[in-house]
Amino acid sequence: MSESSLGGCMEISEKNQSFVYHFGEMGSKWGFNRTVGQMYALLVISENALSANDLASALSISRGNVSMGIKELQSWQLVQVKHIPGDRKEYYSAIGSVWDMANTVFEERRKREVDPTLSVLRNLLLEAPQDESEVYAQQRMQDIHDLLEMVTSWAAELQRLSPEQLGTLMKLGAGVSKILSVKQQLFSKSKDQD
Amino acid sequence: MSESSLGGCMEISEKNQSFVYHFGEMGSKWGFNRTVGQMYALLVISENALSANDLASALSISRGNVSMGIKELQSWQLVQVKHIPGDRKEYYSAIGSVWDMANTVFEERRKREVDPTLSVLRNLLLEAPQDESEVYAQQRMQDIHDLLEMVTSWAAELQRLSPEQLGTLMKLGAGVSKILSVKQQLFSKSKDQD
DNA sequence: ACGAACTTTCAGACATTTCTGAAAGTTTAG
DNA sequence: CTAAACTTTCAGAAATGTCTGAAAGTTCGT
Repeated sequence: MSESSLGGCMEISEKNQSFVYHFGEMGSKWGFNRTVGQMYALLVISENALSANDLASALSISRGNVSMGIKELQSWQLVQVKHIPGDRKEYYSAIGSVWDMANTVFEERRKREVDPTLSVLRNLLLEAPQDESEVYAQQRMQDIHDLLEMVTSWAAELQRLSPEQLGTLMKLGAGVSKILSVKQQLFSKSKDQD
Repeated sequence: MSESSLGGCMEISEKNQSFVYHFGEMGSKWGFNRTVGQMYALLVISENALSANDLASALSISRGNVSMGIKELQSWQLVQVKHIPGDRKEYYSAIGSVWDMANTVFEERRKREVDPTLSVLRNLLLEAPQDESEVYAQQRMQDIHDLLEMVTSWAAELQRLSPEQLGTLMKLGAGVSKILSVKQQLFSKSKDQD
């Protein structure tokens, strides 16, 4: 049994402390609450998996709170459970690389925020406008719908690229517009077919 | 004076109602609260600028609440004030196209969420790690830092493109990886210079 | 089947955010 | 300057969100 799994100690260095706190604040702007953000931050910077008690004592929060937080993080697919042979506790650690995390967070946010919005918009756009003001309103809704669809499919596309390709694309930076014009020249014959 | 500016009436059609409500809920996940989201949604789908009283009566919220909400939307640079000659009231309308809105929201969120995080990370990365566990922690922080910087500069790049170029890029979809490989062939001599 | 070691749940305490409405502030016309 | 027509502010009420800790649930070894 690791000594850190007994309640009340499990300290974090001052530096890691401020990282964890900052991500607590940020996390609360990203769909989960402060303590969930802190738990995740702590898991990310911890090389070894931590038990629920470790988390509770490191962050000075209740055991119950940790349990709810873990559940939330699991629903975001951000943590995994590990079992250590001969130890009955569950140990948690952050899933994957930073790229994987970013992917997961974007994916989840899309599912939770963009998809329902698209669905609402599609329903509203199916019905014919009843009067002048609804014509204008529907145009704006159509704009938003088109934008969201475009961004969604583009994001799906990016997720299909390998991390290396993504890196290349991103490092391209200012080069994007050059590439675009090259593309136009190469494929200009197919310009009206999307 | 428009008839809709007298308190208590200013109704929205059922369809627009559900758009406005949905965006209220969504808005609250995007950094502003429910009523601010509703106010913005209503402004977006309204062809004519609305007075504060119009907003209050359409959404059944207090006049004071509208005042605060408008202030918030202005800090996000999402609404503009219009004056109608011979009318002392202020009228508000949503700024720009849907693309502009999306740009603005991303930009603001970057300023409020990503930039402070980058700054915290940079400070933490300046100091040398004190022990084994801090070495690992700093590596993770470095990963996050690099990712955020890359995404930030890429986003800045995208903002510099014209809406048409953006459209081309997005419609490219599955073609991105092909273009990337073409690019590699064309410019492979400059591969380690970014 | 029992108890030890753990995890989950949830009612209610506590904390934070949002909203209202009355009062104070501002601007303009006369 | 004054009154009318508006806007802003802000104290406290209402609503919402979070956390704790005790109790209930689960799992495993014997």
